Amino acid sequence: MSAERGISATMTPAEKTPRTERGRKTLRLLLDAAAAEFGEKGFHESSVVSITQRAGVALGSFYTYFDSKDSLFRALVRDMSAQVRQTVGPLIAAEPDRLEGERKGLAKFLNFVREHKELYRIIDEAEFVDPPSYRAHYENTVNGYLASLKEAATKGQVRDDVEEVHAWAIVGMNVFLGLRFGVLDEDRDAAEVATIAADLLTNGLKR
Amino acid sequence: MSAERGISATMTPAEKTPRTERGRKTLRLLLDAAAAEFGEKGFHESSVVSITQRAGVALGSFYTYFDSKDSLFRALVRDMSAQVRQTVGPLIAAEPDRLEGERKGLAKFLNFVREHKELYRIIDEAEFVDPPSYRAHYENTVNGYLASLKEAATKGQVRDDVEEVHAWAIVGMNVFLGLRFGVLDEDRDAAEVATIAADLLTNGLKR
DNA sequence: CTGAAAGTTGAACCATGTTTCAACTTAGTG
DNA sequence: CACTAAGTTGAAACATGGTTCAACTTTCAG
Repeated sequence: MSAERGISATMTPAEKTPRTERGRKTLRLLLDAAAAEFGEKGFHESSVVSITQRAGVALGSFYTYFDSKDSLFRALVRDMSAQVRQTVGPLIAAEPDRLEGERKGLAKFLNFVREHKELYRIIDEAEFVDPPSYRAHYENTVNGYLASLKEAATKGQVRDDVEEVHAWAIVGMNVFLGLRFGVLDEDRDAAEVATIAADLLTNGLKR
Repeated sequence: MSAERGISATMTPAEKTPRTERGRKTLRLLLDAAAAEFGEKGFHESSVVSITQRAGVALGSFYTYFDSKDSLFRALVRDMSAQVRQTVGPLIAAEPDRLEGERKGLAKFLNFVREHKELYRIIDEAEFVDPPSYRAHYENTVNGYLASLKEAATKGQVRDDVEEVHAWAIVGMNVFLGLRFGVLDEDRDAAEVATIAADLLTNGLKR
């Protein structure tokens, strides 16, 4: 799934940056292998041995690029967190009407999750392996949401008392729809799910 | 926090049931210690040694009651899953108006989470330690929600096209509000958060 | 070409923590 | 009182897997 562009902007090098082309290639192999491995088996079931085998490099090479198994995981979490926001955020921003943007954003998110189940699981597991990153991920996501909702409120597109509680509620809604209709099963059309959810969000539950 | 009544109804004995009073007491000590330990440190950071120390019993006694560390965790997850539903479910059911019930249920849930942060984390971690239980937990929760929403629909209290997507959306909303305003921080009044969320759910986002 | 820097290798080291087990103690029944 | 079943104990066996390191190979600038 080539989860990372290898040496992305978000990757603060607690890792030792490679100096040659060969080095960059090996690092990329390790990151891809790790993303696949963590996605399939989770952090604790994954082993450095197995990651290096999957990457086709020797065990020792791992420590040329990472200080530890933990530090690799942290790097992946930060990278993926950014990826999710960069995939969905611009799409919502591009849409003139915020509520229509919500629908499109959710549809996109569902499809993204389906193609990147491993990212989803990795971020979830950060709650236990790297709590600060986990918290940061959702705080960043919610803050982005809140800003765009407030912006929409000034245009009269949504109620103008929008605040943090609303933003967390909406993000939670989307995350769980992603879990159910993206990760656990794909038995429903993504666009349809997004339409139903966006309608609920727009008009509420009352008759 | 005495997370479990020790030998609750939901506890399918893959564990060996104690035959004497002394045995039941030891089992209860182990379960309480484990709930605290898992809640604080998570599954992998917790050790059987440390759990038995906290419980004040010898290492070997653990295996008198459980087949493995995993089996203990599974027992706890099942027990706690039931607890959450039994705490919030009846409250919602007792309220004549479903949407008002939603508000009260959420307020209760937030307070419950604040007093049982460890249960929250344990269920979350089940995604990785015991996926079937994790899935079962949310499916049970959502199904309960869906049934009560459909019931309310027949009474004209909510829109009558309610379906699974709505139920997952609402559960996700509640779980995230619990995460933010119950586990991560307690900087807002629970009742206020519940009121805002219930209003969003009732009337939607549109102006 | 050539030598130093970068990268590779995998066996060995090491830390951690689960599980087993045989000797021992306590509880409860006839 | 026995006597047996239930429960307790913790040292030792065992398994796993992260991390180190010294010898080796490749790259690349001068």
